[in-house]
Amino acid sequence: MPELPEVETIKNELLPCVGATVIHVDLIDSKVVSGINVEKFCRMVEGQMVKNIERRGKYLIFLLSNSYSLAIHFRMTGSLLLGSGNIDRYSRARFRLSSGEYLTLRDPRRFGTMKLVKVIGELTGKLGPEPLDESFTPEVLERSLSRHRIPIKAALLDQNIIAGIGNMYADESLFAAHIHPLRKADLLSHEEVQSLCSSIKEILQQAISNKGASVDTYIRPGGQIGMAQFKFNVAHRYGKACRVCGTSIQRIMVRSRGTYFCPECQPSQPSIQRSLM
DNA sequence: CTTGGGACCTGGCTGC
DNA sequence: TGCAGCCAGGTCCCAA
Repeated sequence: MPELPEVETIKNELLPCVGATVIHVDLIDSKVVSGINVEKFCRMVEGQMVKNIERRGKYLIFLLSNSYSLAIHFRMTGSLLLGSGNIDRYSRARFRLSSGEYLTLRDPRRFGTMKLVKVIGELTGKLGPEPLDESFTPEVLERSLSRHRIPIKAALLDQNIIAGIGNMYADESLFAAHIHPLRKADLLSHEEVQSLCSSIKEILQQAISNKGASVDTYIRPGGQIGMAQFKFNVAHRYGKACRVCGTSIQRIMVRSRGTYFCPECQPSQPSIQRSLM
């Protein structure tokens, strides 16, 4: 599923499209466009130049020359391919560019959406901080978590608390910080929040260097897969041996989301030593 | 206000 | 082999 590292990779690999003009839009499945009339959407995108491509949280954002922003959210199975424009039964929209190439949005489960907004803040205004920004510090995270009496796993998935983290990287970050997913967000120690903050940054950064994780249908714009899934310690490793201690990785449901963790490395209660520190 | 749960969607898996 | 039924997951929406 495209989370922050996957969307960041898509953005990086689409940067060559900056400067191209959208010649034509084929809306193969009009349901992918939300919040605006389909004809109006096409009319307002066609003829516009792509001035820049950005990412905010899990949104991929095309800044157009008419000052509107085209934002794509991939949800679980969306992907964006840059190439000759071949379509299949899962293709939802296709953009013909002045470079001669096509950008094709593919999304088997049809959860993904495209929106056209004048002010990007309309979509991203409520999102929490970008975890890779320097301004995302343990203090910022601690202040935010202290207001939520929910499992830390649920807090990491809340885009209003931190932007861009999804199910896979929430589990990986908690493993790296030795924190059990059901610990209450507001009861983590100062040291644990510090560890979690740096774990999140490391996990996301490493996943970006590996071009994202190709579980399910995620594929890069050029058709290659990402490699981050091979570095996973817990996500999608139910029953396998923990790479650190050998214990079987467990899977529980947290807020009806499958959650993987190591019961040995991530104890449900903080150790006495740690709480006395 | 906060928290929790269902709906959305469909390919792929399970089990009869 | 065939098929019904369920699950996955991000976000929105509604209820408590």
